[in-house]
Amino acid sequence: MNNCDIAYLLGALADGGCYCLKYRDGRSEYRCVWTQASPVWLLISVKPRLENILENLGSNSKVKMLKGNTRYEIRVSSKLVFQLLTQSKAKIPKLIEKCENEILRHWLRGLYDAEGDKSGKRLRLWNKDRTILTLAVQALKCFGIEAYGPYLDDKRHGVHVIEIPSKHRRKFRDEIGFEHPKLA
DNA sequence: AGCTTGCCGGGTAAGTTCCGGCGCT
DNA sequence: AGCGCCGGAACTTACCCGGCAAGCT
Ligand SMILES: [Mn+2]
Repeated sequence: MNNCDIAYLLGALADGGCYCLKYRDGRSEYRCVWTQASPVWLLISVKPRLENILENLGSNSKVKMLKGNTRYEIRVSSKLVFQLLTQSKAKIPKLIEKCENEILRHWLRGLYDAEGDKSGKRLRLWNKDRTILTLAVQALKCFGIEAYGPYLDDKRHGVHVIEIPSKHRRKFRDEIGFEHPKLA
């Protein structure tokens, strides 16, 4: 099983989510979604990894690319994938605690590709969920990469941010790297 | 005087959950 | 009757973007 692909998809899932949907007559759906304004990143970084995981699971579920009103969406409907991703996500704090860097670098890259500053000038990472940012800071520390925060950046919506100081940008690029077309 | 980084407003690129369908047991 | 894949899309806001200026060297 390709843990690196799972780790990247979990990080990238910050731009989407896994949903256990309940419908009428007891019907249900286990849907995992990644979204992006440009389809390129979804096709290059998300789709192949997702297909790889489906193959490993022996699943016949379809990977669907959908053009929405405000963004593209790549989607899979599979209880197996849903369970794999949600269970794997729960294990991330343990991986950080043990500094499993070969896996963590993929999680961090996926996370940054999703939620990171892509101006090329600064390295920042936003999220409402302070705990995920705290985890990111801890994970970065495993690589010797310093990060400021998290602190409250958008007081209107309660969005927090961390920032990798300029002295550590090079190290982030070398150790973690980028796949998003705006940065890669 | 150039670089760094906390702060903050703009608005769109995200996220989330509906709908109707079909298929399997 | 009860559940799980499929295709679509409406709906709200959480991100990203980017400028400003105080602080440092
Ligand atoms: Mn994003």
